[in-house]
Amino acid sequence: MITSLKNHIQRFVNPSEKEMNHFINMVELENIKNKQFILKEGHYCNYNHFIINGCFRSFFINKKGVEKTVNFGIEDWWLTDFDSFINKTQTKLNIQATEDAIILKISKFNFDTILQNSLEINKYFRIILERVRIADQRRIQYMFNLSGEELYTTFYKYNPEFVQRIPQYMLASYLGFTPEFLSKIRAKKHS
Amino acid sequence: MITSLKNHIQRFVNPSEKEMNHFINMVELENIKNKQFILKEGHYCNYNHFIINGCFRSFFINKKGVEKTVNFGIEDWWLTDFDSFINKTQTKLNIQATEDAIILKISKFNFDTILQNSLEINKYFRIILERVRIADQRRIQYMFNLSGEELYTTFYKYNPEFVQRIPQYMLASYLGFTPEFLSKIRAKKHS
DNA sequence: TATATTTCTTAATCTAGATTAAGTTTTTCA
DNA sequence: TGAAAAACTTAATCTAGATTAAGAAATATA
Repeated sequence: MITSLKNHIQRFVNPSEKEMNHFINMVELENIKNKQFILKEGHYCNYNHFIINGCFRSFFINKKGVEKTVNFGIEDWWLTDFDSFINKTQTKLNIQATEDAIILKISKFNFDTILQNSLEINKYFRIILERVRIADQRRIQYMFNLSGEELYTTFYKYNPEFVQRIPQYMLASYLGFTPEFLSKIRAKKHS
Repeated sequence: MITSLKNHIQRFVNPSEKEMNHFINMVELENIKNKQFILKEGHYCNYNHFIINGCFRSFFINKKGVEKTVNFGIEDWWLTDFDSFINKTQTKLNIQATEDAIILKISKFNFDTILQNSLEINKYFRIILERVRIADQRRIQYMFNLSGEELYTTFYKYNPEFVQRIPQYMLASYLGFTPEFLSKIRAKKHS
């Protein structure tokens, strides 16, 4: 269970056994049911979550009352609302399982504690954040540059298995358009 | 000159004098003229740049040949193309000064070297990346949720002085619409 | 200080994608 | 296993913002 986190860490950095165990002892295992929330709008995000198994989406509700999917998270991803987690502000986001899931979570207190002194764990999170930055920048560039249809086909090309894993309306929301428009795109493709 | 970087570091972390000097000795000062490029499409991004003074924009050229502004950077910001810098790939971005500027730059080699062993510098970049992540997420949420007019008024509200500092067409591009449309918004406001 | 270049504006026309609404298919779970 | 809920489709109409084009202001530079 915990080995999937250990493996993930060792893919990027080389902590001593002591450092690794120190970190590992700080995380809590949790089983999450499909549709269960691990963060709700208005609350404080006190945890960073590592997904061992399953899938989550984070979304907010816009002025018109429509759910907007901001991110997905699957196996081997860290998921939190950094704005709330770091700045201790009320979150505007909801994070909800889209499948039964198993996660490890670390509290803000433990997160701060380990990062106070551990070189390798600092490296680990820095490296992850560099990769997240690359992904965010790429996404912003796609959003600017591609039509709805191109966004869908590009996403499909790079994540074919994932498209099967979530309802279409969530994907539409993530890509920034309506489910009706996604239907239209797909109808065009298959004809 | 270099003290603005020292101050920035000390705002977030507390390196020993030795650690600080080690890092400081790795950066190079450079004067940049308005419109000068510090990164050009097709090249490898070998540096991370800290802006002491001045303003930069990063942009790419889309399929239609239109410049799309991805980011701005001003005083006390680190600016690079992480995708190219980390993964050693050819960049698709251009980074260009929009004013005469003074920067400090650190090579990928030196960046890797200092981060190999320095706890505090790892913390520093991790913390910066957490903040960048927060900004990126906020931007993505704005792009999803706000109309063109709202994007402009929101940007103006939080960055009134900055709006004066750059040509309107760059801001329009950054916000994801055409300069003509920005003109229209402004005409509406002032009437 | 005149001319070239860059930036900004206005207005007419066009289009990708939203909205609305109704029906269909699939999944869930009692 | 059958009813209710969730997810998806289709089609008509509408709109925010793009495109095109031309002129006006502002800024840079010789």
